[in-house]
Amino acid sequence: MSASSGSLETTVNSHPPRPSPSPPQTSSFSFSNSFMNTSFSDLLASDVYPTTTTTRTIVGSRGLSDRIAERTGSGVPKFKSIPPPSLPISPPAISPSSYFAIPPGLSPAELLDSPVLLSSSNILPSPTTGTFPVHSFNWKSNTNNHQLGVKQEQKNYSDFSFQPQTRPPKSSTSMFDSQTNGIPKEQQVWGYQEPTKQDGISSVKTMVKPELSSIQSFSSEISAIQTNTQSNGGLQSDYANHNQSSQSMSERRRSEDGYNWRKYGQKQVKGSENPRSYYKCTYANCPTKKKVEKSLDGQITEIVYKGSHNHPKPQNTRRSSASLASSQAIQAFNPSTNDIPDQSYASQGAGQMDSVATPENSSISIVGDDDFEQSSQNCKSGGDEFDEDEPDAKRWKSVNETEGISAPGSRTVREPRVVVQTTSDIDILDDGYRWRKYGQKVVKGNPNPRSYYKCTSPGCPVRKHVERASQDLRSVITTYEGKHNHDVPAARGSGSSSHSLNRPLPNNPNNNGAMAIRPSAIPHHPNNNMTNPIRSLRASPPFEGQEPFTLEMLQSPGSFGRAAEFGNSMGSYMNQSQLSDDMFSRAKDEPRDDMFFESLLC
DNA sequence: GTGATTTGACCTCCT
DNA sequence: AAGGAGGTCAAATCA
Repeated sequence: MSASSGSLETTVNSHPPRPSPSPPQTSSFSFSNSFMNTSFSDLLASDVYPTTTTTRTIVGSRGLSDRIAERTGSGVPKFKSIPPPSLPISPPAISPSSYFAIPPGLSPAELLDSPVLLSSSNILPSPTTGTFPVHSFNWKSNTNNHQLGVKQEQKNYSDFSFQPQTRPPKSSTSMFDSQTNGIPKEQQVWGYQEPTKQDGISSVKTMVKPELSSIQSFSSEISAIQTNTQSNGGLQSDYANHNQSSQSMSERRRSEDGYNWRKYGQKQVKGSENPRSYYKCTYANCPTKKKVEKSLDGQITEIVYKGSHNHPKPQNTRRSSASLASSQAIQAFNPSTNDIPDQSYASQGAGQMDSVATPENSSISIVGDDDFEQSSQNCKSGGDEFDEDEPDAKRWKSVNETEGISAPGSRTVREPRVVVQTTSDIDILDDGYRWRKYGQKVVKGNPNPRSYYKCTSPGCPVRKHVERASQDLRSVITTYEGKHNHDVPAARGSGSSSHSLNRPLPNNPNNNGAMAIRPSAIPHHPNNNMTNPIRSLRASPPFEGQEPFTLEMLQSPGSFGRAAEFGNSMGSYMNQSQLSDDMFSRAKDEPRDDMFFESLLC
């Protein structure tokens, strides 16, 4: 599709298009009743964006943000599906109460940073509401993981789980002990911001297509790389070096995500100087594919996964030195097992079936055009805002992702544009921009509510909506519309100084660090807050400047929801007053949206 | 000789 | 209905 400003991009757990990635920043954050409701922009340190590429950015001498910024001028909207890899979900046998127990020395913020996985698909929080059973929390990985997973593409993110039991409480820094690169722990932490994914990888799709405003998806590879680079000073060149010099052919064949891929095509995509390569999983009958865009200098700028692996990750965990370098970060995520982080961090033990997501799991949620229209009409007052979305929505097709992928030689079946990511995908929530929720509704064909958000930047037409796949609760579909006509907003009230401590190389343009998320309260309709068990919260001051809040956590609806719930449970940590202030102040700005929102509630 | 990558052509979808 | 764009195929090429 042409990149026209009106096109929508749909990514699952993908980040919204944004010029620059946001590094993890702040410890403060707020929870909104719906995971999407909360804007993380606040969390993000303003300075971060400008100077550093988002974690999503994978590697590259230039940060994505830079590239994105270059392209910002033209944002072409288009759909981009980022399917998350399948991730295994390991249900924690931990009592709910245990989830909330905060280990000594571990701040709530840290906990939040850590990746959260749903133990079971059934427990997935609503993408829109962020609500979910408390017991679903599996505190296993630490915050860093999240960062890695920005886009695990797919499902990998869901893998993140916290398991307090298996993992002794550690301070954020201690968490990275397993990974020692001689890098300051703090830096390491940041490096890990990017979640990874899938197996190992966090695939983050970080990228965003500048022109499109795209979506950012993190590939595990990217995240791993990023992590590595960040930890090492955030030099993207590191990655390139690894890639180019260290890996043998076979080694290269296996990407950091732990799966084996075969390249089956490459082409120049319009609007981007970067060639796009197409890869298929070499495993027999595995429908998983991925698209990788690399800059001219060989840096990965974007990775998009499609489909879910229907098989365990190759057991050979041995990696080339180059791979190891990039994967170290990942390993750090799962110190207890020493396994390469897989899609599912929950899974432990060698040869685990990573979270291989079965096709079913990766099913795509489909939104029927008609449905969308119908629903829009049903609640009419909402009016125009939905109308605008409608055209795009029509483009959505409901397709089983697995089915959607045509078998070799078969072209009859097209791949669905919308890819479902499992909860492992954490990049859903935070894209660094500030979003204001202006509506929510249930569309036909999917019992899960779809929340609608609008960029709060004046004059910015970008909107997004998020919903959990009806068939796969672990999957969340985030669709972006439009392109940001501005840079990523600086985090409000965030002490840049505090960020500087946590963020690696904040001023380094090359820094691709994972975005730190600083959740900010998004203005919600008062009613919404009232009805939703999970309230928007803004991180209390004490948290600011503390451990970075990983984006991944927040990004994935599930993660966010969990985080939100977590935060909720930890009421003492939350400063609701701030939140409410923020909310109302913003609400004032756009009454129309509020009205719309109300109409949606009808 | 095997397997992966390259690359032009083809197919399908969207505008 | 036509053109454009993205995605895939498959022969050629490379390692």
